[in-house]
Amino acid sequence: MGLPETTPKLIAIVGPTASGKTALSVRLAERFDGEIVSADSRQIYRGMDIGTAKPTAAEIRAVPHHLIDIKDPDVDYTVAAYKADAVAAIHGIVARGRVPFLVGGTGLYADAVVQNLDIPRVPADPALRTRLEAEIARDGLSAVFDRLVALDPEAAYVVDPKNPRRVVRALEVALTTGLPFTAQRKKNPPLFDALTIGLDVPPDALRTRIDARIDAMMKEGLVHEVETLAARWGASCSAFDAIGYREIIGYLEGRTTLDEAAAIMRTNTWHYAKRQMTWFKQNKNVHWIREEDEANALVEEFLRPGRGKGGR
RNA sequence: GCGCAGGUGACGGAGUGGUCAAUCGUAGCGCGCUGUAAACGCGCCGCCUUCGGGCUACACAGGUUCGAAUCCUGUCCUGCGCA
Repeated sequence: MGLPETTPKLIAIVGPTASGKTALSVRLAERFDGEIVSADSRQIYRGMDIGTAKPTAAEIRAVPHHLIDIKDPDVDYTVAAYKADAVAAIHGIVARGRVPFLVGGTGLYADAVVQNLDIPRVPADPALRTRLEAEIARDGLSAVFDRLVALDPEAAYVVDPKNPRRVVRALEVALTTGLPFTAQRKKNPPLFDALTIGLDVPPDALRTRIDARIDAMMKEGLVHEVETLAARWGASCSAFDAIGYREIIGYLEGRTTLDEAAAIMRTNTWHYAKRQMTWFKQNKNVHWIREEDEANALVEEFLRPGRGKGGR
C-alpha cells in the first residue's frame, strides 16, 4: 500500500502497564541498532522515577532514550507538545541512521505519532475552562453541550455529551478559533511506515505482574520519592495525578494507611491496564505477541530493505 | 446469661406495609476517547429470557394482611452493655 519509498520506518511497542514493554524494547533496540522514544505521559517528568517505572540507569546507558525526564512536574504537558517532540526525536534518530522505537502505554500519545493525528492548535485556556466549568455547574452539562452543538453541529455526534472534559475542550476550540472543533481534528497521511507490536499478557499473569511491581516500588522507596516531590513542587501538580503518586499523597496526608494506599494502587493500576487494553484493541494494525521471538521475527522482517509494511 | 441494637445482593450500606430484584458506593465485567489521557467518561452487574417478560429472593420457620425486606411469634447468629 502506497507510502513513498522514503517514508521512515518506525517500530511502535504498546501494551498495558507492567506488560514488559521497557525490557523488550531495550533488547530489540540493542539488537537492531535502535533508539527509544518514550510514549509515556508520566515518564516525561523528572523525579517521577519509581512510580512510573522508568527504564533503569543501565537500560538508558545501553540504549539512548528520548522524551524521558524532559519536564519538571509543575509543567503541564500535552498531547500536542508530545507529538511535536516525538516526531522531532524520531527524525533525529532516522538522520543518525538508526532505528526508531516508539515505546509506551499512553495510547493517545502513541497514536498521535503513528496515525499522525492533527490536534487542534488551540492551547488550553485555564480562564475559559474555569468559566465553562462554572457554567456546567450552574446550567448543567447538557445546556453547555447544546451551546457547543450550536457552534459545531457535527459535534453532536462526535463529542461525548456526558463527558465534561470533552465538552469543555471542544467548546474551548470552537470559541477561541471561531471554527468548529470537529473540523480541526483530523487523521493525516502517516508520517512513518510503522510496525506496531502489542504485548499480549494474559489477565491473570498481568495482575500478578502489577502486584509484584507495586511491591517492588514500595521497597525501592516510592513513599520517599513522592514525599520529596511533593515537598518541592506541592502536592497538587497535575503531573501527580498519576497512579502511585495520588495514593501515596493520600497516605502522606493521613487519609489512608500505607497498606490501604498500596491496595488502592493495585486496583487503580489494574483498572488502568484494562483501559489501555480497550484502547489498543481498537487498533486493528497491532501485531499481538506473547513471546519475544515473535517480536524479533516481526522486526527483522519489517526492517528488511523494501519490506516495509507500506502504511498498513 | 437478663438488657439493648442488629441480621439485606461479592463487600459496605439504604429501604421500615404496596410504586422493590430492592437507592447508593466499592469491587467485578464490557466499552469509549484528537492540546488535562496513569486523565476524563459511559454501560452491565440475582437466575432465565424469543428482551415483552418469567422465576427465586432481603438469616431460618411460622403467622397477620388483598399485599411483607418492611408488622407479630419462635429459632439460630452477631455487636455493645450488665452479670
